[in-house]
Amino acid sequence: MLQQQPLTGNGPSNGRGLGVSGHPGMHALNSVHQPSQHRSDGGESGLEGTENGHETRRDIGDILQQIMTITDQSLDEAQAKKHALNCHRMKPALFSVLCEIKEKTGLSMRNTQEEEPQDPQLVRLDNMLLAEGVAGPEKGGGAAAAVSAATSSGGMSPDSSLEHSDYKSKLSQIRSIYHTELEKYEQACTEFTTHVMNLLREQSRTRPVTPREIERMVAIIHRKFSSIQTQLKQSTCEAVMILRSRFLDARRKRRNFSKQATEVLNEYFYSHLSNPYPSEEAKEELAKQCGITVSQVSNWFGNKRIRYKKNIGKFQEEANLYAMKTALGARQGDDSPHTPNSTGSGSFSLSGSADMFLGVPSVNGEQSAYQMQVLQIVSLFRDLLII
DNA sequence: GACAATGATTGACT
DNA sequence: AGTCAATCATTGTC
Repeated sequence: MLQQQPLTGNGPSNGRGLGVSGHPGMHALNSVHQPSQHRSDGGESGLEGTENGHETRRDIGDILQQIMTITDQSLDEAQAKKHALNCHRMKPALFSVLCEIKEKTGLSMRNTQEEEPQDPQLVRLDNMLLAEGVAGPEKGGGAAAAVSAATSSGGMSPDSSLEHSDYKSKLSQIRSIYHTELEKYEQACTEFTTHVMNLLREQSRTRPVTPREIERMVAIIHRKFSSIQTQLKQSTCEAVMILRSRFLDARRKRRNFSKQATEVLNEYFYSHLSNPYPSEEAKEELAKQCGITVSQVSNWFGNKRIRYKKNIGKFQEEANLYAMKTALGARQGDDSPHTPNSTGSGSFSLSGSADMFLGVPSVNGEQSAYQMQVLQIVSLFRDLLII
């Protein structure tokens, strides 16, 4: 990509032409001084030689002065001066010397050029963007992962697909913005690099610019743009995280169970009123029937037990309804409301936790206590019939 | 908006 | 680990 010599234009090659071999700059400098030495040895004129030497130094001083002041001048003046300097007879020699000095100082810089290890933070950001489906091929793997993570903890609500599409569309927006910006940055980086390289090529005609220096400059530019890209990646990651947390929060919101699900749970509860503690298997079956998770079933039974116990009177009507329903269903050979907890129902006892329910003081007086007893008997009958 | 209903969470207990 | 009890936060109804 970067060529070794042509970048310096006619400088070093011409300079080398003045010397003998090897170190172009020093030989060029020697060649500048040589005439005075040779001539003082009894050439055409010793005085003339000395004058030549002085004249040469004046030339160099003049050139250096012009270079030093070139930035203070207007663009047109500088352009004209640049041209004049390029054509100056001493230019190749001076150019070579500067090249050599630069080469020497460049050695120390070369050593300081470290091999940049890949930034671990950048790696993390890249990995995350890839996992979230923002970077890499468009497939929405991350979205699917987020969706599955969310649904595994909550249970699928009827409008979950709606939220999925909402999440996906938001993620796709982020993805689109990310790629647009990334492309913009890359384009800007390329343009800026080209611009700087052209500038350096141009400058290399009047000052020594080594290919290595250009390489370094390009590397610096790339580093700068890379840090901008890192910022972009960081912002994108933050946006994804916010979106994701919002999505998860939204799913964590309480949703009332469907009427059908509540019906199934209530049927189990009132038909097992003597021992409303479904086994793990029963919970799983109920969860399956209701389209909720096992922990949601546990929550529901926990709440139901406590609320029922707290206010039996309030639940009386409901209890009667379900007791009648299940009893009727069992008599007709209808097995719809029963769950596979036959082991539990078969061994119901009136002691232990069940006593808690039977022994609860009635808020509605004796009538409620009597009804409770009836319900218990109905429930037991129902279970026996099912078995 | 007030209120009841209800699903979820939390800490203590067994 | 499962349950109870209190509580929170949201939803549904009026």
